[in-house]
Amino acid sequence: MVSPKTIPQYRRLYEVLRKHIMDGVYKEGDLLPSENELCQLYGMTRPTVRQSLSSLANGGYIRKHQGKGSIVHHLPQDIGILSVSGTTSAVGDRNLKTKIIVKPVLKPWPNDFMFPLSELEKESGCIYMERVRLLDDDPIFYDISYIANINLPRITARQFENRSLFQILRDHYRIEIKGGDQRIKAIPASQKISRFLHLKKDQPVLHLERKLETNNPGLFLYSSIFCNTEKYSIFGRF
Amino acid sequence: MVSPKTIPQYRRLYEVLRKHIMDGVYKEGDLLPSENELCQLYGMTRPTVRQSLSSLANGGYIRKHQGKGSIVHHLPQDIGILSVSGTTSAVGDRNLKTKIIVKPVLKPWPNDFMFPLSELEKESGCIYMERVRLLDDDPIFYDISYIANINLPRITARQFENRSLFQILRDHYRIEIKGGDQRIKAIPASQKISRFLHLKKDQPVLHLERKLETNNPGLFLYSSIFCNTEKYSIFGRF
DNA sequence: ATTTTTTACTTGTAAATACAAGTTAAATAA
DNA sequence: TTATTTAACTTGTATTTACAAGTAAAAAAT
Repeated sequence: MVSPKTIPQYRRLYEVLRKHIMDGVYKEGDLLPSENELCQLYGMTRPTVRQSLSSLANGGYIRKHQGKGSIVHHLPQDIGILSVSGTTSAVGDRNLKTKIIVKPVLKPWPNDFMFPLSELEKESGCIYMERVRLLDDDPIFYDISYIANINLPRITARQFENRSLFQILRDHYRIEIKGGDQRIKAIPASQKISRFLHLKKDQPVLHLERKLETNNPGLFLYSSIFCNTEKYSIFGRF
Repeated sequence: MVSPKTIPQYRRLYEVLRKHIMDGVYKEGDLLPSENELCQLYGMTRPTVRQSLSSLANGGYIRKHQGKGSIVHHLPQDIGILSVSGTTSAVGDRNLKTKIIVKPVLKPWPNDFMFPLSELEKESGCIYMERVRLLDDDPIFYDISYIANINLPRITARQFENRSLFQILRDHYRIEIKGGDQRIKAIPASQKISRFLHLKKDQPVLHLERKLETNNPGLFLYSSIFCNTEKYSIFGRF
């Protein structure tokens, strides 16, 4: 395991406030403490506090209004980095389950992979897995993940049921997701996908192809996600 | 027209660099001038320069690497519809044409509108229009726009062909898009949509419901966009 | 020649300070 | 009472300074 890096102050405050928002300490529409108050409360200077608030605003947790303050915005329900919002009911973590369809296995990369790969990635082979994610026991996502087998000892032996892949990478390998790109399409459901997502064949599904960056340069996480959007929508901010 | 507001320095540099990247002055993989060099070139201090670069990184134009520099990233060439960050849209305007299907008209809001509306919005009625947007002469988007009729004199009389609605709002009313929320679904094409997008009925289309915020608090722009993703993907960053 | 160390870059984090500009409510004047 | 002005907040922009940490290439040692 890797040596623990010191976490920057602005990151710490970001995590604290984010958790408070997610836990309902600050509710939607609430005014966050002013920047100066946060400075006092957490013993930082305004630029540092502002960096935290910028990140929060960027992630859609708050809105900033000059002269007014920072207002808590709707709560994006995270599924990894993907956000989902139901039409009416708010979704909690407890309703989200993960079922493994293909256990993590080491194999060569597919030909014509959806993203270009580096030489190192190609040589290393990829760890492959397929999962279904259920929301309130409805299968919503079919998730095919690929990650280069670089410095990930024993990963295929780990327990993935009901745990986020992100969480495992973070806890055991200190790998954090920093951001990524995605392509989005609407496609007809294949036989396989329709079966797993309880849809009729050729019914529209959302298809996301994503390349996620990690704090380990050169190490990316790829996924191809099929999404049943009949009851839920994918939610985004920009 | 409204008095010209002074544009912040960091915004100016952001626009300059963004334009250079889009115009190919800096190509994919190129290293941008270092922060200190940019300070000298544009006569600003490093925090100001860093604010510009943060915005660029956030919009997916560059990647920053500690110790190395800022590297120009893959251009969100496809359709910058998910990354409206910045004052202008991220699409190369040359290939993008707009055809009006329903000219801007003032009418009451639909019942069961896709987003909740404020009282002021409801009273004001909405300006409604339908447009098809073509990329290389292929119809890709069917765009239904709604905007509350608040302080927008003569807007229904304006020329919308081949001009962005954003551009008109910006030039004539000094309204800028600051960000927004969206919901994404995959749905079967209706008769109407399939006709306009040259698709068969019930073929999958991407459906985006968006609420865009402006610099005028209380004024939002809503749109319902149907998107043919057979040839093009929607591209996004997070 | 090869490896190691140093050096000179790069971006990242953080403080202290100042003023501009938007918002709100209290104080004041009509 | 009502309207206006003022004052006290809020966030936005910008400068200056300092050091930490990552990268890459030159310099030195083997």
